[in-house]
Amino acid sequence: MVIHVFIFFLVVICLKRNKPKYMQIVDAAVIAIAENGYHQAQVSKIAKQAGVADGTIYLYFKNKEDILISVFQEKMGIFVENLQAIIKSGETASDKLCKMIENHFRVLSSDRHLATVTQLELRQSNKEIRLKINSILKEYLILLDQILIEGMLNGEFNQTMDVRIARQMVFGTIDEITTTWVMNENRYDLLEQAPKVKQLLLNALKA
Amino acid sequence: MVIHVFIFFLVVICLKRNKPKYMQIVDAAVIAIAENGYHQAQVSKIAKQAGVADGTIYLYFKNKEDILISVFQEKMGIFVENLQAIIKSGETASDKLCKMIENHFRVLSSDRHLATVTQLELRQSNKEIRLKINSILKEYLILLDQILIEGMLNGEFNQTMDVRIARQMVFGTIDEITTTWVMNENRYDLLEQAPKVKQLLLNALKA
Amino acid sequence: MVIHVFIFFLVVICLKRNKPKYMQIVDAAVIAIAENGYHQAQVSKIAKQAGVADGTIYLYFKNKEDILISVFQEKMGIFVENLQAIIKSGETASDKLCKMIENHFRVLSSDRHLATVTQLELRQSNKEIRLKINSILKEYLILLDQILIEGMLNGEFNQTMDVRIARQMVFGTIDEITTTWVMNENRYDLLEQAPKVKQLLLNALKA
Amino acid sequence: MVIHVFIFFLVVICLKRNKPKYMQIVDAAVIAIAENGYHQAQVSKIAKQAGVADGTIYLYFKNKEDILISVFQEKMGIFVENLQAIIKSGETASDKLCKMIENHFRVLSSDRHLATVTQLELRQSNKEIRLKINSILKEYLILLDQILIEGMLNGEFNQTMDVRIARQMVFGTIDEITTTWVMNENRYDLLEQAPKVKQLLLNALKA
DNA sequence: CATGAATGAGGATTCATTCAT
DNA sequence: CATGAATGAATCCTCATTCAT
Repeated sequence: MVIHVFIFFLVVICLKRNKPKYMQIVDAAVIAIAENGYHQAQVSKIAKQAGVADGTIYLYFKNKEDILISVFQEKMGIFVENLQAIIKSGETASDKLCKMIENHFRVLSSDRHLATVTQLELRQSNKEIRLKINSILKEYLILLDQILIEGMLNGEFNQTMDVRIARQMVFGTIDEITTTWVMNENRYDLLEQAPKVKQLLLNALKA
Repeated sequence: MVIHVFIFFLVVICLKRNKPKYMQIVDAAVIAIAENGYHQAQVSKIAKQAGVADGTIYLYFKNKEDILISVFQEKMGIFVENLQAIIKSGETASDKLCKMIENHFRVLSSDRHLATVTQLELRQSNKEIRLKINSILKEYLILLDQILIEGMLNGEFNQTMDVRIARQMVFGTIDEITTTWVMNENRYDLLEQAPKVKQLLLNALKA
Repeated sequence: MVIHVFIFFLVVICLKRNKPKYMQIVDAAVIAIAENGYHQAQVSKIAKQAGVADGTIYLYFKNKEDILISVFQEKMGIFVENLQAIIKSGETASDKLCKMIENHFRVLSSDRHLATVTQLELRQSNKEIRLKINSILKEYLILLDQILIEGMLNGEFNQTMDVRIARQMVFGTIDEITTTWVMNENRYDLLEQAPKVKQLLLNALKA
Repeated sequence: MVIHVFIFFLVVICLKRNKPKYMQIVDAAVIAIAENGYHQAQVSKIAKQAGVADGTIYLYFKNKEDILISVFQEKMGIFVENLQAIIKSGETASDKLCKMIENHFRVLSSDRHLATVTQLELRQSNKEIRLKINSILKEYLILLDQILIEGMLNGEFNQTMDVRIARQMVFGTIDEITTTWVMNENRYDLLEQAPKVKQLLLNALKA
């Protein structure tokens, strides 16, 4: 049953992604939100940015909320896919964690619009949307848990630590650093922070 | 000159705090926002909760935005004052950090309305308000920096670490843990998490 | 250049006039203001009178002020167009002046709503709107000046008189008579006053 | 009966005028309205300008409308008293008319605040107030009628003219010239316009 | 007489969504 | 599929007036 629902969603997303206007609108939303701010990114602005009529939006999305969730879903996919590749690459848990941090910083460094949207603008959405965003984020956090557990099992990380707390520390740290960087309007290089972050976090986790 | 300005502000805040209706409205705002959500906490709801007329709000606050900033300012004051007392108490930097974490968790544990407002609702405000909130938060972060620097100077903490990154790790971790706790609707005890958090963070920072 | 700007405005106005809802709302505004008074003619009342939704108003007008200015602009156009036809009709300046007075009284006599709005209600608007209204009125006053100057040049009118003062006398007289008529709730026939007014004014101006 | 009512009002006004705060508030209202505009001259601003508390206003005036009407009443008194003196001075009707025009221009020239208030700001009041103002103005217009009738009876003025129309011409002309002068921010001397105005109006009226 | 803190009614405007074409 | 004109609900703030002191 659960599997059927999962496959159903996969099919839905694939169908959507194949329709050119779907991604066109998602990308337009990222730009419109980044340039105008969350509350000033009206549906009409997103439509204009996407080069379609206002009404067309509603052929691809249930409502405005659905656009925002789709933005997060589609863009989060990049993180998750990269992270899955990292996990499969068969190195140590420490290496995987380091690569994850680098990946996180690299993806957001390379797309300032996306960074502004995920770190600042999308957080202005109401509680309901944020709960849905969090459930999308969960996929990413589960992969992070896998790395942590792997490290604990093979003795790289402290075997007595609480995985949930550790995960919240790693994600909270990465997120806070990224948000501060966006708020400071990218005045310094985010990727250069990675070594210092790795050192601190590995220190915290190490056996 | 700087001192005069400082005293001026102290006087302003004291004058405000002494007017009973000022704090009455601030407290009502916390409850109204926590119960209705940021965007559904209309001025009239706050007024009704405070037991005053709508117009009375505007005798004490410039506009709705000013209420929100005052909420953060007044409530953040509790954290800052506690933290200042902790710093003066003359223990080790590690102890101070531990007490800071406990204080943070304790204050938010004891006022679930406040926790909901600071962790979820107030973040929905627009960029302008968030910038003002951040400048209030800075006071708190400066005190955290003091603890970290003290620990580095007396050899408790790693003397080669980047203070800004370390501060972002500590605050990001505490904030993420608190936010998750609020999102999970306080289903577990936040204060019980403190020992595990301390251990991880001290591990990360230690010399 | 000037001509291009002029044509541009003509095109803008023609485009507007051709949209049926534009004039529908302008006409509704005249009725709503005449019946409810300036300050009681809420946008929602104008919309209801026009048979459109409140929001529709804002597809055709920038704001409420813009409705009021457009009312004056569109209705003043009738005076100006008639007056231009009168001037072209090639009679003596005295005749033209007489016809202008008749035209002024006739137009306002035939539309009591409009008379109330221009003579009483629109004057309650703030200084900013009144300045814009005055600049629209200027067009009318320039045509009046043309008549006066023509009469002075061809010896019909006193060649030593001050044109500005003469124009203010003519317009002030017409305006005062019309306003008094409106304030007396049209209890007598405005057009019947024309011969007496002509006689007095021509007497004042004659060589 | 009518006389009793009249005496009653005289007594009321005399009582009021003797109370120092009454005129203090009236004068403050003129300044507050001239400096802030009609709609921005809140009761609290008038009170502050008069150096009294908001509530004190209501010990001397029924409501805000009453202040405005009193302003007009008290200030109009200057015109009427001057005009009564002119009429008694026993010269020809033409002379009286000339002196009236000069008086009108002189009083408003010498008090720019008052000129702004009577010519621009007070006209923004609602229809109801304007009707009351007009009934106060009537006293002034009756005196003007007396001059015109005197001139018609003694052969100075055209004996076939309509007194009401003639009065509206004289007042409309004076009023329009004064209003234009105020709108042009007193950039020229109002009193210098008097000779040209007299000439035109006497020409219009002459037998 | 005088004060001034408190009251609370009232309205322009925005923008997500629909539906006839 | 695509359009875009039309909809209408929903809210912050001002300010004349009151009344307890």
